Amino acid sequence: MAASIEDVARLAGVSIATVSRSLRGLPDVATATRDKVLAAAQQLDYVASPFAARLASGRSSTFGVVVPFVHRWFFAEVLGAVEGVLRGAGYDLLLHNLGDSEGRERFFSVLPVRKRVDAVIVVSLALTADEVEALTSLELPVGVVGARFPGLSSVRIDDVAAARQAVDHLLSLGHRRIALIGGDTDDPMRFTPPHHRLIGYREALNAIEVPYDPALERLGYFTVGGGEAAMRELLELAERPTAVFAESDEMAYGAMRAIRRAGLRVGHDIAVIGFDDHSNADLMDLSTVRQPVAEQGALLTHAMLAALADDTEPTDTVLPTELVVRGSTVLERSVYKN
Amino acid sequence: MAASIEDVARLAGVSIATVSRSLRGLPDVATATRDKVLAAAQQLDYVASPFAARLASGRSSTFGVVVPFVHRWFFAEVLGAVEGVLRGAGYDLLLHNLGDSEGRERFFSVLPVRKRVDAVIVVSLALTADEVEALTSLELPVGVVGARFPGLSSVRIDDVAAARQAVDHLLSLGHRRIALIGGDTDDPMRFTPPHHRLIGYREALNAIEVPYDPALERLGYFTVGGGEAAMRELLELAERPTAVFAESDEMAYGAMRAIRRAGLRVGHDIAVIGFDDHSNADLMDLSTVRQPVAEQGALLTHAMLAALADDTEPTDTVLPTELVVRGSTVLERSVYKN
DNA sequence: CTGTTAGCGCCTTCAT
DNA sequence: ATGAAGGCGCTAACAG
Repeated sequence: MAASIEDVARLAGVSIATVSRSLRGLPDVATATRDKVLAAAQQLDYVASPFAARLASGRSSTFGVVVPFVHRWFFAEVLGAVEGVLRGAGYDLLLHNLGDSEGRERFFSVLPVRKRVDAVIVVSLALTADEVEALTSLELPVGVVGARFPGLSSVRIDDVAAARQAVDHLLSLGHRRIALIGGDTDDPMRFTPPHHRLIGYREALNAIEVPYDPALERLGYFTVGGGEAAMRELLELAERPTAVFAESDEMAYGAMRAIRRAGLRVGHDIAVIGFDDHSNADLMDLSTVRQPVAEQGALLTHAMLAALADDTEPTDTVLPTELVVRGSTVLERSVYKN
Repeated sequence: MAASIEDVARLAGVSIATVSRSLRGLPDVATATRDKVLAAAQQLDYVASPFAARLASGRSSTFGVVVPFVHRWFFAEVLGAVEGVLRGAGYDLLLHNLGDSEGRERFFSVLPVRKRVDAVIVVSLALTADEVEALTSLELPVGVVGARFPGLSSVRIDDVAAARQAVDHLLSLGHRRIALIGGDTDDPMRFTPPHHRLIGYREALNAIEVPYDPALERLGYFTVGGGEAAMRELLELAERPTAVFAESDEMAYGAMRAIRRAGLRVGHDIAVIGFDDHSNADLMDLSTVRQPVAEQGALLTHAMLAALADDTEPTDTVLPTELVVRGSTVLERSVYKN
């Protein structure tokens, strides 16, 4: 059997209370005593039972982290950053991957994090009022990456402004017939970004009085295949768009393929800009709006740890995005158009 | 405060032992009694404290899952599958993302899963003898995805055979000067695949007595950039390769870009085949050897759950791979070569 | 079929 | 600065 706190106490010749205090670095322990205890613990290869500690203290030193799909780039990237910060702070990470809307419902009705975490981090879900309420009922610090909700901490970007950055770029290149390939704003998994990026797109057009054409707004469902299908439809329009803004790089990849398969050249015949600066965007020579992904996760995690320590109010942080121009929105376009 | 088992017992008019039995679905409880208890529990919105249960029972209903980098496609994909199976079985998942070799060392020396999990799943690390020993010292079922070690359960593919599938395909198209872009077999994170895929590559050449040329074996470090750099070097050789086998699709993407940037055509001037059937391989029109990724994770998790239930011997399962031919290894190559 | 009673291993007052 | 002792909330014999 593994050593228990009593074994350590016996070997060090002190009480278990002193062992507990020494090992946790609490004050009011004589240095000599602490050293004796540390030596004994090391000799016995002692590790405290987290369950006993948690039961006795009421603290779990664990975060619950909820993601819609671990295997998608954005969520995996955020998760990695969150994990790193938690590990550094001595916290465990309990992963909850929703997977689909059924998994989502189960999570919010069962709330499997109950009685087992000190805080919860939710990544990029547009929570319903009921869901926010469910999370609030936990009476724990709750943080969100990628969206803001009353009463919850958050770190995010300004999706509306970022979408405008993208569309403004296309406008500045002279494009006026600009299509949108977006996410479903009625998606059962309800991400916030589609909604805001659509608004940004329309605002940008509106700002210089380019009338917006519903026929140019298509759904790409945040997948490569979806982006490709949407682009195919756009290419069949009587009056084809000269540029496309895709709400994610992955959809943009699909759009680029559709363009190439139609015998047209990306950037020359049709400009394409994406969103994210996904790890392959550079490879694909895709212009995009970069959002700091890992940073959002790390920053929120730090904020949550601070909240746990100081019992402070929820915070909301908005991080900047950055236009990244690559070959898919080349300037020489006019050369080929004329 | 949240309700405890005593509150439920009081409301149902039974002892806490009966509540425990009823809620866990143990036998020897009268149906009427069980119903009373369930009703009381529901009314109080009762959830058992996992820490108390774990302390008392000695079981944690938790798996530790170790991945080198969550944010990389393969690991994220496996993780998602593992999570799904565990969730379905009522298990929690404690995530450990190593990140770098420092994180790796820390994990294996500290073993932060001690006293908190029932089993450990390690994804695709070539463990050293010391590391296997450290895991074994936990005296828990340990499983590995993507490699095999004595005493540990595993689900994996045959990397040697899969690499041969890829190279045989190139050989069958008439290629004889075939380069390799591989992972570092001395990588501090020590994945097994590079080693085996290199062997498969050499075996395939050997089988038809094509002499293997060390100048054609380059390191791509499993990144797009690494693959591109490796390909650039290969293109500068006096006697250029006519085909390339990359040990991962991501490296193949980089190689394809290098080929295009050199003004050559992928598939026509130089054939490229990757490995994995990464989610973008279809998009890139890249031929590859598909390995079942999520399946490996799910299968191993089921095996581990079974091992926990039956206390059976470690198992080893090898899943098949499949050649997927796309445009990057087109047959019409000869048309252009002649 | 149900209740009683020890623990599980640690944290945390409260004394000293 | 240290020790004694009572929980934390549940499980698991053991009785009955």
